[in-house]
Amino acid sequence: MATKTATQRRAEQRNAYDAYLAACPARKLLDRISDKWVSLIVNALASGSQRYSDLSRIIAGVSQKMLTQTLRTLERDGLVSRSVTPSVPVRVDYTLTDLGESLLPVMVSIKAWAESHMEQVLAARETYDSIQPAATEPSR
Amino acid sequence: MATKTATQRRAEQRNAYDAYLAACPARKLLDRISDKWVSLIVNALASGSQRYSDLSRIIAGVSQKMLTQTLRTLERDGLVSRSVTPSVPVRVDYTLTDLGESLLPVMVSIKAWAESHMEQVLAARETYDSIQPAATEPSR
DNA sequence: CAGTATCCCTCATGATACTG
DNA sequence: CAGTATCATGAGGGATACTG
Repeated sequence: MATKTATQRRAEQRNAYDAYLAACPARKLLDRISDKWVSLIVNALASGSQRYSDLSRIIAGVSQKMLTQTLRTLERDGLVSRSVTPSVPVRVDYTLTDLGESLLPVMVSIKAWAESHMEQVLAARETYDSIQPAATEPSR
Repeated sequence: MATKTATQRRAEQRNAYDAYLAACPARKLLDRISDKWVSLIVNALASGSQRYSDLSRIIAGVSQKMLTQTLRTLERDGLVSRSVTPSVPVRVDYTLTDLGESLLPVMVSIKAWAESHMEQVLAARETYDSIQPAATEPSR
């Protein structure tokens, strides 16, 4: 038992790989924009700044927690800016920064692929499911 | 008690919005490619087909379960093809389909943004953290 | 209005063990 | 070699309640 167990070795590999991934810029970005709320918020702000309450109305399904939390990380990353107007009831506006706006073309390219190829994906999925009915999804 | 509670109304909004999102191609795509293993596998296959065991070696940290599961969904979506060679020990190769390859430019555009802007994001993050030290992360 | 703080619970992932 | 099946866990997200 002097040698490491397979489990230990795998754990080490995992850690090493995780470290590698943590250093990869593309992965970091993907981790961000893949967030459900991030993409929705960026989209909502694409046409101009919005107030907190407007955002929560536009993005109908979001909880206060997630909206605030997501806006915070976006602000922290310099993608949106937050401006407070200390009127009687406070007013807070969120706007895309230049950095945030530079992200829009990327979103567009994703959207473009989706709109031109997603049908093929759906078709492939149906074919696959019709051939192997019980494989992935029983019957539903 | 005739009127719906705020909770109920929010739940309805959530459902309606979820349904709306479920129909959005761009979101579906994002849900796919944002998957940690999806992007890694697509990348590993970008340069050519690979065997199952090769993939598990290249993508060092992946568990058998996730590798298999991810490959299945990719196959189901028509993004990779799976070919079995019934030799003595079975041999299975995975390759990007044309559809899968068409995804590469999108990945590239994501990677490009990441490589040219991620530094700014990191810088913004540090600034933010130095101004509000105890806000998001205590001290670490 | 624009949050913060708390509890709670689900679901995705990983470890483990077994197979054609 | 290339999987499948089962179980355990923990972290993300929602509901709820409170505040400047």
